[in-house]
Amino acid sequence: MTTISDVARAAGVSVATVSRALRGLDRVSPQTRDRVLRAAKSLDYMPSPTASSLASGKTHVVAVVVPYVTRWYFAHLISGASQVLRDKGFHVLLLDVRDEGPNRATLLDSRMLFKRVDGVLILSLRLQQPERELLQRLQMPVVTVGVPDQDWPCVRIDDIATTSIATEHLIRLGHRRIGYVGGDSVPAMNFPTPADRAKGFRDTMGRHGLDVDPGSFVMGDWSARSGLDAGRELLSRADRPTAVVAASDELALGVMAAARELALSVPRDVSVVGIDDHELAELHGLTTIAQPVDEQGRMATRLLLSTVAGLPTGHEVATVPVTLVERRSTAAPPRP
Amino acid sequence: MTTISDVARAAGVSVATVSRALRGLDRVSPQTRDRVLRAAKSLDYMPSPTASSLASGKTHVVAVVVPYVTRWYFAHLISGASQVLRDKGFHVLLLDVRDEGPNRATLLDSRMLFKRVDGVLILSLRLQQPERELLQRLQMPVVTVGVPDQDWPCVRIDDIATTSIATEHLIRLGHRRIGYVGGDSVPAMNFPTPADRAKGFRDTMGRHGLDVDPGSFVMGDWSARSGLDAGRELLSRADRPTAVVAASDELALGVMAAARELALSVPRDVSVVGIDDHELAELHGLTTIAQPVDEQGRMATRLLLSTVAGLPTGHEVATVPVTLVERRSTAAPPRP
DNA sequence: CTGAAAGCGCTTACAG
DNA sequence: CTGAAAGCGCTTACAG
Repeated sequence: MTTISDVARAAGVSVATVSRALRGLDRVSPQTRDRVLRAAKSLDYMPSPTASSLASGKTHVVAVVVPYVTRWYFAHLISGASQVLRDKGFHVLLLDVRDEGPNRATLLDSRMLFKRVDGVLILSLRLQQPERELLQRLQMPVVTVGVPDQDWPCVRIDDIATTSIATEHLIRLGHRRIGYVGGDSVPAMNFPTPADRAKGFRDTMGRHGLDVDPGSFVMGDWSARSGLDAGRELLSRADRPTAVVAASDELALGVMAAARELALSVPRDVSVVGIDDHELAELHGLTTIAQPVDEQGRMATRLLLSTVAGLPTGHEVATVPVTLVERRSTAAPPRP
Repeated sequence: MTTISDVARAAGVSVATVSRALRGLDRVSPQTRDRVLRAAKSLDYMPSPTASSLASGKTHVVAVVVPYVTRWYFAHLISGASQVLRDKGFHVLLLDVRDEGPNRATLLDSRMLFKRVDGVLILSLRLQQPERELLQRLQMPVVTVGVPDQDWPCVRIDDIATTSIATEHLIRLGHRRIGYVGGDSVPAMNFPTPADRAKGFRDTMGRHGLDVDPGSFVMGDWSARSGLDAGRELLSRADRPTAVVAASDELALGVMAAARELALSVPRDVSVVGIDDHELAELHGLTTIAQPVDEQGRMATRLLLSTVAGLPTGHEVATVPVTLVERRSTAAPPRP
């Protein structure tokens, strides 16, 4: 292994000068720099990242903390984030904390972060108090995605507005009896997304003077499987809704599958609208509210890196716009 | 920041002893160990990973190299790998190299690996010669997944056998005119999977004396979208097949969507079988050949860690079994 | 513009 | 069982 001293010797300068020349710092004469670069190249020199981290305190690594790598939303956030990190010369430390709900144990601990990363990206995760304190104590630059935070900046969509757009779309088509899949009636600890999306639905219905039948408001955990279960329940009722708002595309695909099972035609018998614009939404002609997930990952990462670089930061919330994508799963309600 | 010296001072011993006591090495008296642990705890001491890496040469980090984080197969491999790494006290450095096909630039370079990780997991990726040499030069422990390798161990399924099982299933049901979606007729450089799956299909058809109509053999890039396109082409032919083998569930879902568009009923008019057992396969009643992806990630990681720990390793190939999961998308062919 | 030297915070032979 | 000391390979004031 060739070290910085080998390069210094070969170039006939001190290690300090090699260090400066290689990192492109000023106060090095062009000739010297050239000699150093030449020597480094001919020796195939590669600085030891652990040595420079120890000396400088910087790691050029960012932790990306996520509850489920396999879910569509998280995979795309990771993808966007890793793209800009790579471009900026940072590495991705993936912290897959497998969230187990609000009562999970504290999953982020200091051995994952201390002296290991320069910053932390928290992807739509409920932080526990001890984790919050840990991050503060380590003075770690942090940016969150999805869930606005009291302490750090956040990039997200407006969940209330999003379901509102979906609901308005159905109402505009003439629907009055509309079901909802994906609700959490009470806000989970620190995790407002399900409740916000449900609220967007309820509020919009209310604004139009429409009832929300409690029976047409079904839980789900964002998976297609639970969408299927919810859809079966919802669509086999005597007074079944003429349309359904689902809190995610995967839920919506489940609802559509339930409709097929029950020999109901979409959109003739029932309209379905989702949220996300999942790859499979197009395939199934699912009308949805598209959100730019990769882009949220990229934005959050840029924000984080500017904090890491020392720029001041508050806890501002960047809300990115969503768009209605009309496809074949929504239409006017059937004539009674 | 409290360091090892603070702990040594508080415990009244040398830093060497603290180091040994904290890492659980032998040759430390129980009383001393106890004093050290007590001191460390009361000072809330946390060793600096970069300092110990520099001194020991070990990082306790493993690189997971993947071409696409967002695809089902890769996300699940990552998930399985990160699970066992976490359990064993290792960290995951995610290297998202965004594979651009056989002619991509060299994407793994030494600054990603040198002195940064203890081992590398290569997930179904074509390695280029320079990358291969880099890994050799760094004497990096390596395990690959999906693609057998000349130099390192591999965990994978038998791709030829997998499509063979799918094809046999259809033949057993009475199908004779069977189409295939997902083929690459020539093996892509270093990436035999598509060709192997196609071969499994062709060989099986041949064994049963059945023709493979070139027109019923359609390309696809494993995405649902390309499955839709392939399905449209295949199923709108005059002599359309009575059944289709798709090289992945996402492709198969695309084919099923194409069938719906063409008002063909699955399985009455056409049977469809996929590979993977994707979450959405169940939802759509898709018959498939299930492969345990998380488990392959776990197995590969265990193998890698044993190499990292110094156990000898060759380039053996571990082939994990697949299973036919019969659902509602396959049945006997329609009566002529 | 350049160098000598201290320091980052550990681990690891080597003695005893 | 324990300690003194060298060493891992850089960066960073501090001088000049």
